[in-house]
Amino acid sequence: MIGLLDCNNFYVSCERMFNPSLRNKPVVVLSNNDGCVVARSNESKILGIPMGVPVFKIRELIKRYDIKVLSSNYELYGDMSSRVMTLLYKHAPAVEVYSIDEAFIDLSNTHIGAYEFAANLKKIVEQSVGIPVGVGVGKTKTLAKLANVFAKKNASTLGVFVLEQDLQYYSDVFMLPVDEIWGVGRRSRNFLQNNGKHTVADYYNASRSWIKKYLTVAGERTWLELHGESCIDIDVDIDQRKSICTSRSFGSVVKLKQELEEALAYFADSCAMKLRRQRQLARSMYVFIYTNRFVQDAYYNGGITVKLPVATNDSAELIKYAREALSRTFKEGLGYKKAGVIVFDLVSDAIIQGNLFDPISRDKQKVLAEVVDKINRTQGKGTITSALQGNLNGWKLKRENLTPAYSTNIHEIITVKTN
DNA sequence: TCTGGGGTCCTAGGACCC
DNA sequence: TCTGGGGTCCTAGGACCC
Repeated sequence: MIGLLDCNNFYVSCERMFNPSLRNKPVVVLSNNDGCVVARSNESKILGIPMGVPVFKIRELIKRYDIKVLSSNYELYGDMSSRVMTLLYKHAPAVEVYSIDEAFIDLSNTHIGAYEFAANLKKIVEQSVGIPVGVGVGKTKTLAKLANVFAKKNASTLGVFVLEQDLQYYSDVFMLPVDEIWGVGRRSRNFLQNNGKHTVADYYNASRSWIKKYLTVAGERTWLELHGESCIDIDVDIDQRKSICTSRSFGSVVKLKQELEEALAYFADSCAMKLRRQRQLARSMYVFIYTNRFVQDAYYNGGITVKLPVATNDSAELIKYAREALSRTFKEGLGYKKAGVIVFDLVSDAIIQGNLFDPISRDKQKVLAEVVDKINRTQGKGTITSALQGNLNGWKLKRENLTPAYSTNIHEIITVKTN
């Protein structure tokens, strides 16, 4: 059996831990630049606020119901996440961290029953970290996800639900909307609904060949998983990413090439640091700059792929290639709204495939990077950066309602007043 | 006026090979 | 004028996930 544990309304729950006045009130957390709603408390969900809605579209609701609006505080959420995951690693046999707020757990080697194990895990996390969680269990990942959805929607489950038998024996789960199935997104949902298939039961009861014909192999895998045949393995080795991306939308439009250069230097440096942390090297890089995609007629989306002559995770080197790529894709006179750097074709840093004409002293480069990383780790992020990153003022993020880094910065630790 | 960021996997089509 | 069959590899773009 496989379990899926996820944190309820994760970002909101993190904020509530350190600010109890947010409890029992409608709360939303916004994306970078305070753009869209990315997390909602149950009270906000009941008010009908959809996931992902731009905040300017719900100004009225916010005012009318006094909804608390917060900027996202990834330092806090990241720390809370690692506390939850650390507990899972300690108490569960095999864990795949699937996202910041959820993890799959392999329950095949536990000596107690699946329900008991799941309920116990939930209790441990809630008592030790304080974030409310739910657990779904099934024979496959897709069934575990579905069990989790059901647990969340039905208070009588108390947040834990196990799909022990074949799916068809659970009439309530069978009646869930088809897009609650993991892997059925907007497009598949529309297609299925247009063909009269609205529920989990309809997907389950469709023929395998029909699903494969119209929803291809991915849809077929989902079908098999719903029927209890596992097709998607637990992957405990998530540190081996296949690509790394750093990108941002800009708080305001950027026109100057130099400002883009500074931003891209920051993104490239950030990718390099992430690579070093994972002990990987990149062999390719993609640099992109976009104008505002909501302005349909003049939308420019420029991107350049660069093959790196030698696999690297060096900041200066990646910055250099990012600048060169920018020169090739930059168009004068446009207002840019977003840019980013993606590194891919990643390999372990244990082996470097050398290049006969490589002019760089890789050993010295590595020592320098280690020192810089150490200083930034101990003295704070951004203590040492490349001068090419400039002062980072032109494209700064908008974060007007940011809460403190309660749990990771000693200067922002919570204060308690007593009388 | 204001619209996130970071991932994975699959497919179609083109270039190229024999 | 007529113009095969089978394969690999790469890339761009789409769908999906949280």
